Amino acid sequence: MKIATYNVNGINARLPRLIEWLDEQKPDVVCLQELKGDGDRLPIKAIEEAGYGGVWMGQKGFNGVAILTPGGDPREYQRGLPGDPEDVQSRYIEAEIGDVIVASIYLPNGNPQPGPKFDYKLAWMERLLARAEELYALERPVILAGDYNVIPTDNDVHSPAAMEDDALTQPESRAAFRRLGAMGWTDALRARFPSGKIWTYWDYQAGAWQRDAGLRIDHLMLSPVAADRLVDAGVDKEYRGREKASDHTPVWIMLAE
DNA sequence: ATGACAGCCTCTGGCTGA
Repeated sequence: MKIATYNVNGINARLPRLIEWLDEQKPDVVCLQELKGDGDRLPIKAIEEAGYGGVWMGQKGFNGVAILTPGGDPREYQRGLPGDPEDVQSRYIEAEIGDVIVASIYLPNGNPQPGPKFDYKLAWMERLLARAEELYALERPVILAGDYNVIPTDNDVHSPAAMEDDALTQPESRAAFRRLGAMGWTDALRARFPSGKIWTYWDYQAGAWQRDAGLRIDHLMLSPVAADRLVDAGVDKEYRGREKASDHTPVWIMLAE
């Protein structure tokens, strides 16, 4: 079972690239982030024609997450991140696919820091940790996949100095992310590649892709039962170099059936 | 110190992103 996460940075702008990737890689579960659209603006029909369908939580202009499967049979398990009824941003959805629970996460960026956006990020991470506790307690295969907007360590960024003041590297952001690990969640890409430099994002600006100046911010966190089934993980890096690419690449895991 | 890219709405500039 191949489960992937892909921040598309605008699903309409990315539609040819997304459908091409679905055709070529044939993932069994796809977590999407940054749809940047809602309602009639979501290309649900085009995705169905490509053989996929699922659960959607869009938002006009920004944010937006979805979980897709071939045949479109995921069951919505949770819509929105619990813990703050005032939060109207579309950043979190869960679905059940067979015995597996998958979450598609678009964690707030938090820049500039300090400031209200950074406060929102940290509060959102507390809510995510609370939800992760609940899911962990189920003792089921659970995958928390998405754009975490956290660079876990200095080994996950091309230039730590360049990102020193960024919300993605702040000690508070990293500490909250580490608490997932302390709880017992496995960072799948790091489990597969314990020490290498692996990027999942390259800025559009300043020739970041050409210089291979990237970040690792898209993560798949596995519950213990899911981690037991992990057989491989990787980054579909080549898609970053194609025409009209997202600034993120797809990241995937392979689980034993 | 600033802007660089890119996508989207308010739409030919402003906002957000990371």
